[in-house]
Amino acid sequence: MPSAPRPSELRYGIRPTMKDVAAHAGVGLKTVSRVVNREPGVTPETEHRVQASIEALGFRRNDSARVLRKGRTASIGLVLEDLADPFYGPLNRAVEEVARTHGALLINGSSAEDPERERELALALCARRVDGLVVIPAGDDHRYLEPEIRAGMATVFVDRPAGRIDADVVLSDSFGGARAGVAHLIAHGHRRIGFIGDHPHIHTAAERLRGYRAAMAEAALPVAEAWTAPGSTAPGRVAAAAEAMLDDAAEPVTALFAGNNRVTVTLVRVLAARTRPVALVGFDDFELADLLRPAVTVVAQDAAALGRVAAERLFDRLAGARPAAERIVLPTTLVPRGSGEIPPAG
Amino acid sequence: MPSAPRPSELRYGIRPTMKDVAAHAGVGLKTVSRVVNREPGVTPETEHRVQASIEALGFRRNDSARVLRKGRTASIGLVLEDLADPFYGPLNRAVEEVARTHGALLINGSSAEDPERERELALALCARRVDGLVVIPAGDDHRYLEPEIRAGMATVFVDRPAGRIDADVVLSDSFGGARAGVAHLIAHGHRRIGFIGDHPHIHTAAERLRGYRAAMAEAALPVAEAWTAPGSTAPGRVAAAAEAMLDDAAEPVTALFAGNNRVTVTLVRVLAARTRPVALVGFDDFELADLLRPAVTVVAQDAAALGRVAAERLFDRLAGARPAAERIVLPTTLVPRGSGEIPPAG
DNA sequence: CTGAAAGCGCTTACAG
DNA sequence: CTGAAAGCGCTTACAG
Repeated sequence: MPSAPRPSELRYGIRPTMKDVAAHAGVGLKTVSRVVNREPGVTPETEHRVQASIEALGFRRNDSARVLRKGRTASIGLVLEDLADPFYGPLNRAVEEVARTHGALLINGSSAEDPERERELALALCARRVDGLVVIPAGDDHRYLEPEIRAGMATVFVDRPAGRIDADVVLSDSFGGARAGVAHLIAHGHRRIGFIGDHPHIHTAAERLRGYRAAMAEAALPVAEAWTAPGSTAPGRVAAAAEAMLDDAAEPVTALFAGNNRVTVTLVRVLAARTRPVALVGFDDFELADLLRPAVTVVAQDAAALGRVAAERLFDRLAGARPAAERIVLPTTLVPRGSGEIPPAG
Repeated sequence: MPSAPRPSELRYGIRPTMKDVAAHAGVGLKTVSRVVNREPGVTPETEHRVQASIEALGFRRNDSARVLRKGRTASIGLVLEDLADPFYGPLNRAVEEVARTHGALLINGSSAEDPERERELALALCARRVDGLVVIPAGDDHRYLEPEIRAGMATVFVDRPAGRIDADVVLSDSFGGARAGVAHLIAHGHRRIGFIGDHPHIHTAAERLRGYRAAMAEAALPVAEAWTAPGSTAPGRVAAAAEAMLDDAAEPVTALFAGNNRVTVTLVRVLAARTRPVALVGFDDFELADLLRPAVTVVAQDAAALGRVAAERLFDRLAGARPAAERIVLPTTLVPRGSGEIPPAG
């Protein structure tokens, strides 16, 4: 720990610069720069003198200026949907860790699912000249980023594909995961299975619905119109959809597949209030799923891997790699815990 | 949406500058600056010509350079313990929202509970010249920030107090919350209550233990040595401590108070494996606490308010306010859900 | 209404 | 081994 600077030399609210240090030490600006950056070619004596001045004045290099000259900001931007959403926590952290190993800081922000806000944020990050951008898309038209990408902004999309532009994207296997989850229910004897998911204009939601249909088709099971309910994940909408499927007089479903974790949680609440047991498999894992009764069977995605792979791809590009834009799909894992193994009632 | 720039004028990987725009439009640099910043004193005709050049070249102002000249970076730093911890999600988001209303970006990172890493991150943010710093402390000695604060870096600590320096801090009422939670158990007839919390060198953990002792003392209840188990929150340690208290031959506890949400979750698992019902109150709310059986009674903190108040304090200082460093304590809320209202067995 | 010059705090490219 | 000059891309302060 350096000795505390003599108060007489410190001025409140004023930052000493390299120029100040140079004057204080009686050396040239460049010599201070050499010492600060541990460049060779400074006698130990000079170095010591400069170091003393640095401490006396409380100097800390202004990386913001450094970065302007160097051309790289050693920071990357991450646009996510909601900083407070537990699903994105591990993804966020994984991106941060990769950035850290590359000496870069992370600037991030929430789009709040608003395409316009996503655009503003992403462009603000471009204006700051972050070295690269990781985007979890809220909108479905990313042509606004084309000039930036052409100007050299490395960009990788995660969780959902980019819209109307050609760019790297890292996704979970929504189709395969949903298909496996629904096949699991079929394997446990269900023939009437309901699907409740997010708005179908969201890519992942559409893929999961497609996975549901594929599993049903592969088992030669018909799908009644009333069994699929894509739409808002608002609890009221989800609960009403579930009740309708479960209480249908002619063809009540005996099992439900939830398109994401918010839907799953709502369905757990709905089912807890009912007497007849209903099987449930949800897309996305969530904390404490194993502590519920029954414990909830899920199709788990690896959110941390999503972030890690995306960030690594970004830094590969920053290091000069110029592969064609690619779609990287990560596998999901079915985690049987109880709710998905309940046999059909009756 | 602006028309796409003519490809011939765009150069891959090269950013046009104001100088380029000025040359293209046949005007001076300052005129471009005026148009970009919407400053008055430009004829509509000139403005139009400049705007056309901006679009033709795909110019976007380099805010990184702007910021160097302006002196403020319009960004704030947030050092938290773990970007992936659900508890910090709402805090993170709240800080972001406040920053957003002030036109600032958020740079954040995890200390991973490592004081050295906290220090590196905080100082890296200072070197970037963020306008201010919000820190969730990992260490207990923050004197390393003294020169920065003296140089004008606005700094606010959250969730835990700063160590050995005088600075603003925003805290939840750990003492009062724990006292209320334990008093709640006492009110439901318990006389032998166990406390399992985090390491006592963590300020919040110590305060919660103090709250436990205060509630017991106020009810004139003795506290056996074996009933308090501060230490690691590792599930093994916590489970062992709980088993020991519950199985004590002479004075088994009939209720447990958990010092934070990680402890609570472990205790839920321990209690689920037992037959005799045991009352439980946990510090910190967590998702799905109401869906467990019994639903878990908690002392809830308002993590979003913690972040909001801290960030607002920071921006007040950035706006010129110079109040003395203050400790702001936010109230907690007891949320009875079932587990805390179980009467003593026998 | 418009623009040339200086400067923000560094690094780069050179010269001694 | 050391340092003066130019420049990164803007804004500020000023002059016309």
